[in-house]
Amino acid sequence: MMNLDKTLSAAALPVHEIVYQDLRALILFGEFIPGEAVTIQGLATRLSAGLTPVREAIRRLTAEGALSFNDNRRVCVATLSLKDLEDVSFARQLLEPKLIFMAAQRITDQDIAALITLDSALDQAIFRGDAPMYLRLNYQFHHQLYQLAQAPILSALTDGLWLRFGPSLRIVCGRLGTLHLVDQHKETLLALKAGDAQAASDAILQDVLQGMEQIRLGIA
Amino acid sequence: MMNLDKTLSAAALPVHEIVYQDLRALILFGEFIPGEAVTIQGLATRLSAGLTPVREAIRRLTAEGALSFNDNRRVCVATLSLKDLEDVSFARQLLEPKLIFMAAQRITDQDIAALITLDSALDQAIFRGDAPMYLRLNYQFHHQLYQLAQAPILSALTDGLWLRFGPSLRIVCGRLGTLHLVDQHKETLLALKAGDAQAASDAILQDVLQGMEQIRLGIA
DNA sequence: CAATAAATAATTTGATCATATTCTGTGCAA
DNA sequence: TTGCACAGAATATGATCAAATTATTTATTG
Repeated sequence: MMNLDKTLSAAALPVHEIVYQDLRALILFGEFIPGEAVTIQGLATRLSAGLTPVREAIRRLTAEGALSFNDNRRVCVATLSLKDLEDVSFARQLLEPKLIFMAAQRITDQDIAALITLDSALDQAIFRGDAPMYLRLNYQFHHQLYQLAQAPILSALTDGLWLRFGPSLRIVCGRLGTLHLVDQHKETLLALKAGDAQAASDAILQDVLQGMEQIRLGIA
Repeated sequence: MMNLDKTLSAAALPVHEIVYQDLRALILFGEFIPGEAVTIQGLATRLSAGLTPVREAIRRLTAEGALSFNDNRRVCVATLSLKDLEDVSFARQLLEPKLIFMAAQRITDQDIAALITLDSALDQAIFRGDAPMYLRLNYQFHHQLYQLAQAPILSALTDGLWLRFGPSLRIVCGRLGTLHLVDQHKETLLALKAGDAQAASDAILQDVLQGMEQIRLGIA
């Protein structure tokens, strides 16, 4: 018999890949508490998967720093100390402007239009106080730009940093209602439209600094 | 019955951890050709392990960019294009001086003595034309410094970059006999002894640039 | 008949799971 | 405190199935 999944969906991904993506999203958008224990069995049940695929996904995310493998062989969600956050912040400040500079040199009007749509949805999520959606859209905004940079390795590095502070975003969520963010995305978009790579790069740096500061306030 | 390994060795690491370390070393020190196919069963046989631990190790190294997961679900050693190398080089230039700057502020005389010993062994390896040993010691020299920086996240990022160009080192090996390297480690060590963090940082930057250039020549 | 293409069989490899084993921490008893 | 048993969890293996690649055979065509 024919495999329906393969004809309907794009590719019929392996279970370990699906589990990875699901678990990644859970971590990335603050569904886990920093330090929270993660059991293989528990995840297998929660995500309706076998032990081996879950195991593989856990190893990947451990390699990326999202989970930590303890001496007792137990796995938990990584915690982010203030010192750690400084390091993440340092790395983002170096990498992200570079990526956006590169992206700005390749971006098309169509890409910009898509980003504007995304940013509008983001504004609405903030207005509605929809924290989970805000987190997803904010990540997507940055992620899109990384991809436009056409620099797989730098993108992977930068993308990976989000996993480090993902669990700490839970705190930001709580404060979302009281946030009065000056949206740096607008500045970025203006610079991109003007074709000014340096300005776009500078604007993103401000956004990064602001984002990191939010988290610093949260975990301090 | 009592587990002898546990009493004799320090920790009795899980097989998946051992396989990871072994495979990592193979990749890091040019034992694989870039693009070479890597099979789960092949590794299991080669490293005398079961399929599951090998699978886990492969996922970790894939997450770190050392291996690549193809559409056919097969795994191969990642290749490094010139563009990729530029990105790796860029990241190393940003991260490594920072790490060494931090390390310089914490380093003890004992640490310096250990590094000098390491560097001497490295010189001898070059003199003997012992390429595999040279690769190992050179990595160890840098790795030691990363650890002294006490910045786990930045260290992990920088350490991970070595996996990206590891397979390409095979080419550098072949040229080792004809290399007339000005050893930047000496400069670094002098700066560390003098307690001059900035100078140490600058010296390492030169070392990074030189190392990356060697690889560029190799894969060009 | 030779050469190429198509179909099919054989082999390799990956994915997943069920099961047995080992490890870790905890509570209980001496 | 020390030793021991037990429960929960991780570890590891091998079996089984599915997918993909390679090899082989067959068919077709010039």
